[in-house]
Amino acid sequence: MRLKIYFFMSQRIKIKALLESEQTNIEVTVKGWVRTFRNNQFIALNDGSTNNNIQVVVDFENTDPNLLKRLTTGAAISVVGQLVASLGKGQKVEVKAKEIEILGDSDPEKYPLQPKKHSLEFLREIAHLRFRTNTFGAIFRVRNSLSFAVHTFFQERGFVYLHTPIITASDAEGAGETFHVTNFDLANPPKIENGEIDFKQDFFGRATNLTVSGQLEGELGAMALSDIYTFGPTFRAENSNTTRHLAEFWMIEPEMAFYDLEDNMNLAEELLKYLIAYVLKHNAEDIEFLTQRLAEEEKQKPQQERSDMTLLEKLQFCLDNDFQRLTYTEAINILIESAPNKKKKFQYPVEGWGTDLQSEHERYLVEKHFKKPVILTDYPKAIKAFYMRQNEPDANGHETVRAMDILFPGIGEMVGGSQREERLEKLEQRMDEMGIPKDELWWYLDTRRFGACPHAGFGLGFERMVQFVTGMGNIRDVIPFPRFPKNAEF
RNA sequence: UCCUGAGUAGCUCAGCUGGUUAGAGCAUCUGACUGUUAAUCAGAGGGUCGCUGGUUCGAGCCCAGCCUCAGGAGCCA
Repeated sequence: MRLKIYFFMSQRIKIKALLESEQTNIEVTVKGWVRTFRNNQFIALNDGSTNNNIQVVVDFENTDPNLLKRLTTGAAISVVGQLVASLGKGQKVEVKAKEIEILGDSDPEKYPLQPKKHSLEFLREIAHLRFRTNTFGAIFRVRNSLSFAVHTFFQERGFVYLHTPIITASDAEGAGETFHVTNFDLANPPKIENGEIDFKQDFFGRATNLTVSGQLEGELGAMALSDIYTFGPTFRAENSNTTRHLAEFWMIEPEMAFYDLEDNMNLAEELLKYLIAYVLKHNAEDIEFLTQRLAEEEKQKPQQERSDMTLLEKLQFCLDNDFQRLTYTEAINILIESAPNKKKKFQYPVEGWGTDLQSEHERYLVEKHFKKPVILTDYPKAIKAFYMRQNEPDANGHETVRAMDILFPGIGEMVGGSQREERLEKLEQRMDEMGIPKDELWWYLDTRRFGACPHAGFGLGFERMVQFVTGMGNIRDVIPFPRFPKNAEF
């Protein structure tokens, strides 16, 4: 049996497995990167399999001094030694080194990561190396778990993972500025007589761009496969400089035939809770570490700004409580009557029905009034996208659509979705009103011509979910190589 | 894009009202010590003060423009 393991797997044992080992006094091979080398004797070795290091004990009196000198922070090494119960207090087991091989040196004068605390801003500048820190190791293991959990959630429910295109020709959705995709020599693109660029000569024979959403194509899939989801990168060329926006981000967009808004909300809430529960179960150590990290960070803040729950408590709270559901109209009434509005504390006073909610209003509802995730529904028609299903006007003549936004504390809009307008006439009328070119979206309208049915879907910003679960304040720290204005390094 | 703040050693920062040779902690290096947990002790090296221009006898400090970063806003996921 041991032989089999020897042949089929690398002889090397991951540190996570080593630390969980019940056995001691066995010979093991560990490989990893040196975090610190203390007292000429103790190597803290990490291989990314866990946040915890294995301590390798070096018999420095019988080891080549030239080798000892090369045991520097960041060096890759291979160690063969005995796994033994630790003599020291900080750890249960440790490896008494018999052989140490330097696989890759790391010049300590030049290696940017030092055995000390670094600011997140600095680590962002060395994103190629920040995986080697405890914080980013934890973040990206959690991110990995979350993305796996997205698939298990939908697969368990019979959804079909649909790959919608990255390059699209439709700029019709109005989800934001797009990045152009072209093969032209930018210094000298072919032009037509009036001086405009002649995209007929471009690679696709028309103007194209990177997708801002897979929703419209997703709807096409749902109109045959019933339940589909997309999970891929999306691109927005907005000049957004915030802690919640990226130019390249990952979005999860399920689309379900025969779902109404209620079903849609139920699915979204179930998904968010599933993801949180999955990570609490599978990444307990990383969440524990990130909880402590956030607590340390909050100590730097004035008392007033500190949250009354730890990260772990916040996640558990989300699991234990139903999200608060209310309509836009109900929310406006709460805001009009709210203390900050009456005391004129809002930068944008809430005066009446019809205007979009500012983030200070959303924050008030989520963080002060309800103190839990909130699902807002039935927004004014005028401020929402053309494809959302129109409600009958209410007693006051207010026109709304079957939209829903899920708002999370500290994050804002986590999910945006709606029941879609399946009635061709209503849809076309709305497109005309909003100046959406119907001819370009002929294929989308076809689904309303042939076997249209009620359906719904939503978009979940994956990085915002990772932000919430890891407690990280800046979205640029939860994606390996963030893309944002003035930055495309790595 | 707008508002506010910041940019000084590898990192985190101090630097007064403009004035001689720009400082500290950590990191690094050298030595001592050797069961340490951000080891400890002693010493050493390390600077285009974001860039460009201006004011001044003299600028890290004042002025202008630009660049970058952070926080907030807008756009949104």
